[in-house]
Amino acid sequence: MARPREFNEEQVIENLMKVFWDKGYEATTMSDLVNASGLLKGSLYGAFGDKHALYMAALRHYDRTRIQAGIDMLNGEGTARQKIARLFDNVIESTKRGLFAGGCLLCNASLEMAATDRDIKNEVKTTIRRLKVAIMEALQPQVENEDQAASLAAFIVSAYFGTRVLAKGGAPAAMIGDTRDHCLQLIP
Amino acid sequence: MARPREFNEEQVIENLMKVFWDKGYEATTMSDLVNASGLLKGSLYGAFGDKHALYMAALRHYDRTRIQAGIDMLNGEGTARQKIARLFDNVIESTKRGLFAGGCLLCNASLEMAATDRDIKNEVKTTIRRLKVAIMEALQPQVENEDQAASLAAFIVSAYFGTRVLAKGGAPAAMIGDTRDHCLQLIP
DNA sequence: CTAGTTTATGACCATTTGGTCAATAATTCA
DNA sequence: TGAATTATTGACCAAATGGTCATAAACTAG
Repeated sequence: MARPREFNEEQVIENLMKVFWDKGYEATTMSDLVNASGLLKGSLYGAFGDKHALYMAALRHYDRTRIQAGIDMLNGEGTARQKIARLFDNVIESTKRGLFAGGCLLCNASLEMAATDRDIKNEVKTTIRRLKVAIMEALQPQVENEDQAASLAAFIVSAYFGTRVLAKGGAPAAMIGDTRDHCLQLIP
Repeated sequence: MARPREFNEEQVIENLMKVFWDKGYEATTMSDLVNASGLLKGSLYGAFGDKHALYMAALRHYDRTRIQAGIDMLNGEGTARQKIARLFDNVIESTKRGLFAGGCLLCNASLEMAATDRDIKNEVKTTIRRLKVAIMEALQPQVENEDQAASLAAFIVSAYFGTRVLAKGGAPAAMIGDTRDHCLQLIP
C-alpha cells in the first residue's frame, strides 16, 4: 500500500543494541546510532522513535536473544550444577577473550538507568524475573521444595550479576572462578 | 602568600561525589557540578581540573569515606557472620527507604566507566581489592586457611555487588535477603 | 605601600547534542 | 494513470555541552 522499508528491522536493532551494550545509554549519541544502523536520522526516528525508544527496543532485543539463549541453555541438557557452571563460564570466557567490553546489557541498564527511568526499570525487573524463574526450574529436580529453589535462584542471580561487575572492574578472573565454585557447592 | 580558598575542599568533594553517585558520569553535566559545589565554573576547573578529574576525586572520596566505613565495620566487633550480614543489611535498608537511588558508586563506576577508562578501572580495581582483603580478614578467624578465606571473600564481594544490581533493577527485596542468607550459610 | 601570587568571577566559545521537517521517492490499489 | 500512503533524504535548529580566559579581588612577604 506504500513504499516498503529498505532495511531489515531485526538486523538494524541488533546493530543498535550493540552500541548501547558497548557504550551505555548516555555515552551513546544519535550520531553513533545513525552510523551503526546504516539509516539516516530521519528514518531512524520514523521507524523506531527517539533515543529512549531505541534503547527500549535494544533492551527487549537483548532479552529476546541473549537472555533467551541463556534460558534455553538452562532448559537444555545436563544437571543443574552443569547448567549453572556454564552460566559463569560465559563470564569467565568473555573476560579472558577481552574483545567485547559490554559485559551484560541487563546489568548495565539496571545500574545506569533503572533508578531514574521507570520504563527501563520495568523492563529490567521483568527480565530479571524471567532469568530467576529459569534458574529455579533448572534447580527444581534437585532441590527439596519450591521455596528452596526460589531462594537459591535469587542467590545465583546475585552472584552472577556480581561477577559482571567484577569482570568490568578489572578484578582477577580467579575471583569469578571462586564465585562460581562456591555457587556450585550450594547446589545439591 | 596568596589569596586563600573560600571553600572547604572536603565538603565540596563530598557534594560533587553525591551528584556522580546519583546520576553517573555521563548524565552529570558541568552545570550540575557547578550547582552542587557552590563554586563557579572557573573555580572548579582551577581547583580540581576537568570533569574526568572531578570524577576521579569523587571515586577516591567514596573510597576514603563510604568504603572505609564498611571496612571499619568489618574490622570491628562481632563474628564474621554478623559483619557480613550487616553488609547486606545496608543494601536491604537503603532499598526499603528508597530515598537515595545511587546504590554503590563503586559498582556504578565499574559498569559505566571501567571498560573504557583506564584510570577509573585502576581505581575500581584497587578499591575492590581493598574490600576483598577486609572481608578476608574478617573471615580468617573462622576459616581453615588463607586460600579458603580468599575464595570465600571473592564470592561474598560478588554476591554483594550483585545485590546492588538487583536493588537498582527493582527486584524484590526478598531476593536480596535470600542472597544474604545463602552467603551467611557458607560462613563457618 | 608594593610586588608577587593565588583565587574568584562570569562572559564567552566552538562543538555537539537530540530532534524536526519539507521535499522527494517508492510502492499499491483502483 | 493517478491518488493515497509510507519511506528516505539531508538540511536545519535551538539548546546544551565541556571548557577557556581576561579581569578583578584577596592575601602575604618584604
